Amino acid sequence: MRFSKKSEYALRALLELTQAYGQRPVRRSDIAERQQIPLGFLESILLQLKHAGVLASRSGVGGGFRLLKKPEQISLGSIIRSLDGPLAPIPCVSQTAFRTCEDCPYANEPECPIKAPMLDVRNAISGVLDHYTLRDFVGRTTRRAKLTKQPKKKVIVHT
Amino acid sequence: MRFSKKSEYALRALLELTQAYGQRPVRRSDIAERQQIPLGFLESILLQLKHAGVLASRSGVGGGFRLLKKPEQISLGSIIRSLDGPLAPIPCVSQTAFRTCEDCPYANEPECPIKAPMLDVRNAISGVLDHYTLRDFVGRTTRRAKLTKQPKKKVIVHT
DNA sequence: TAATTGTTCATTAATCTAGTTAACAATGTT
DNA sequence: AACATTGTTAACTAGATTAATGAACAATTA
Repeated sequence: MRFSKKSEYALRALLELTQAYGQRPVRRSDIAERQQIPLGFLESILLQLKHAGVLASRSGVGGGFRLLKKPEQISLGSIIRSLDGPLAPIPCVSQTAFRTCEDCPYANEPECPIKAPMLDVRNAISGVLDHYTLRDFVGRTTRRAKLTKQPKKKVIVHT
Repeated sequence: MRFSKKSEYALRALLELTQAYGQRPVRRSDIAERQQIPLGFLESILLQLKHAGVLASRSGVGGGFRLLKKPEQISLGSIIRSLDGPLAPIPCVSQTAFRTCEDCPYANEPECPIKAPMLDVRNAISGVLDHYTLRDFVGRTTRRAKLTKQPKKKVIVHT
């Protein structure tokens, strides 16, 4: 269930752009260097984010990329969806890309026993990622999103 | 963030084995037919589950596969981990397969801004999957796991 | 021994991931 | 206008992963 390197790089790149928000645009080469991301690969990521309406860019001297919206208006969920696709673990519980499982014997029944846990997983993931925004990336003490008021056990569950 | 076909087939196969729990072993061919899973592929999945200590098998007439533990002792999380690997979206927040991100500029700092949300995602996923067990697959009204006492909004968030 | 069933291993086609390369377009500076 | 700087697009690729297939083999029971 790993996110792709692409999404990971994207978040790291956006971290840079968030820090420079409201100031100058940031060049691909600066991002690549500071975040140790292969330049060519980073390009395709930045372009994808631009097409998704997250970034704006300008050519020439003093050009580069910048956030198109305020950091607090850009959720991590929207980023990851636009690069890695739907968050849902199986297509039949996706809200943005629903697809009936054509080979599932329960596909047309009201009751697929697997659907309930999978939907809970989807909701759990989007519950987290849709609440975190780029705003949570800046400021000295890495602020955690609102939802984090769980008891915060010391016990490590596993994986 | 899809689960693999392998995990999906595994859950469907285990659904069959859960229904037959305490009764006869179930043949691969029966599972394959009822759940529409390619026989050869199913074999490798069942074998993997056997090696993971989830299933037992017997050859010959009257043979087949059966659960080695009670359905309520087998969590969906353990199944998916043994087939798809760790649930964590990035290696540096995995409890079962931690690996420091060698290319991350924050790798050695105490504060990686991306780590917090990723850890929350991991915990959210395992929180769901470690609470659901195969027991939740049986019984007429697909019982939902305990943790499901959320308000249950009608509103659809998105993906 | 013959039939039934699981086991192991090798192979494969298709797809995805993580990149590289190279030509091109836009912008700003001189 | 010429040139340097920066982003844009498309084509390509090595390697890994996914989703299988097929064949030979081992165990169990009748």
